[in-house]
Amino acid sequence: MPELPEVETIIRGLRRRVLNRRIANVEFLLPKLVVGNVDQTAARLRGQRIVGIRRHGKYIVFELERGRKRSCLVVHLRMTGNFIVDGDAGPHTRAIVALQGGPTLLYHDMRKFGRWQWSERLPERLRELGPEPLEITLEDFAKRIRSRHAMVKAVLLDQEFLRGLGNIYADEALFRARLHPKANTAKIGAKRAGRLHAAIRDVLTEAIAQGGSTIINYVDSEGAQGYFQLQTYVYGKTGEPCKVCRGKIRRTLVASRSTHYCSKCQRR
DNA sequence: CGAGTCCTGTGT
DNA sequence: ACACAGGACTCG
Repeated sequence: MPELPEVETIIRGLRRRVLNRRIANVEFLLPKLVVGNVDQTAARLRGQRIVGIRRHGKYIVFELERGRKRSCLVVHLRMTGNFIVDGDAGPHTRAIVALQGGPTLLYHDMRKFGRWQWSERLPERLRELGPEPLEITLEDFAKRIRSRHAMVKAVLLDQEFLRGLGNIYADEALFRARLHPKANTAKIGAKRAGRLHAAIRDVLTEAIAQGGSTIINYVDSEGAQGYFQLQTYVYGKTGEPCKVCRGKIRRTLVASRSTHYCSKCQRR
């Protein structure tokens, strides 16, 4: 269930372990993992050197090179995807990547929602996504948010608005900004936009820092245990007292996603 | 917009 | 038995 900070932590681990390695062989244990033809994808990947590993929102982009030819492998972990270096294959192992002279990279995915796509250039779908939440300027953010007419929580989850925010960090950012999740984005002025922009940056930065310092290393065998999670103020705290005002944390639905907020701190 | 879909596991 | 899960796509 990785969002931006978890994916960032994963790619940093992958860089340490598999960057500059050559793919000796790829075995797909779940054909539907692959977008497009499985055998062709496996053939395309064979012999590629991994020359870069980047994050694009919640997507992992492996930059590949074989001879002069560049291409990429785009992986989305969705809910339960995970990489494990030198771990043991199990019932949830969906792909096995053998690296020349290096470790074996396993891909686990209990719910089978993850997707792998090989292509020569960055897929169109990825280029349609919004800016990185940690790169967007306040000015641009304020302008973009006011151009939308929807509940702010729904907008934060929209990857074409910003790429990488998910349900947890959207809720946590709104809490920190003291914005009600159902507030209308069209009515968000400079002051509230400033608070939200800062809150998003802060919560993601803290989570990435925590991911980097956490004992769990996703990319090693213990990674299968699960993802780290930043200490939350509202997410999953339904019925508990708010840590700031002691008010009750409520749960509601926005865009058919479970949404948590403090009714006292977060005014409409 | 919302609802349904893809999947399996966990918690009540 | 049933609701719910941190994601995203498709359809009406």
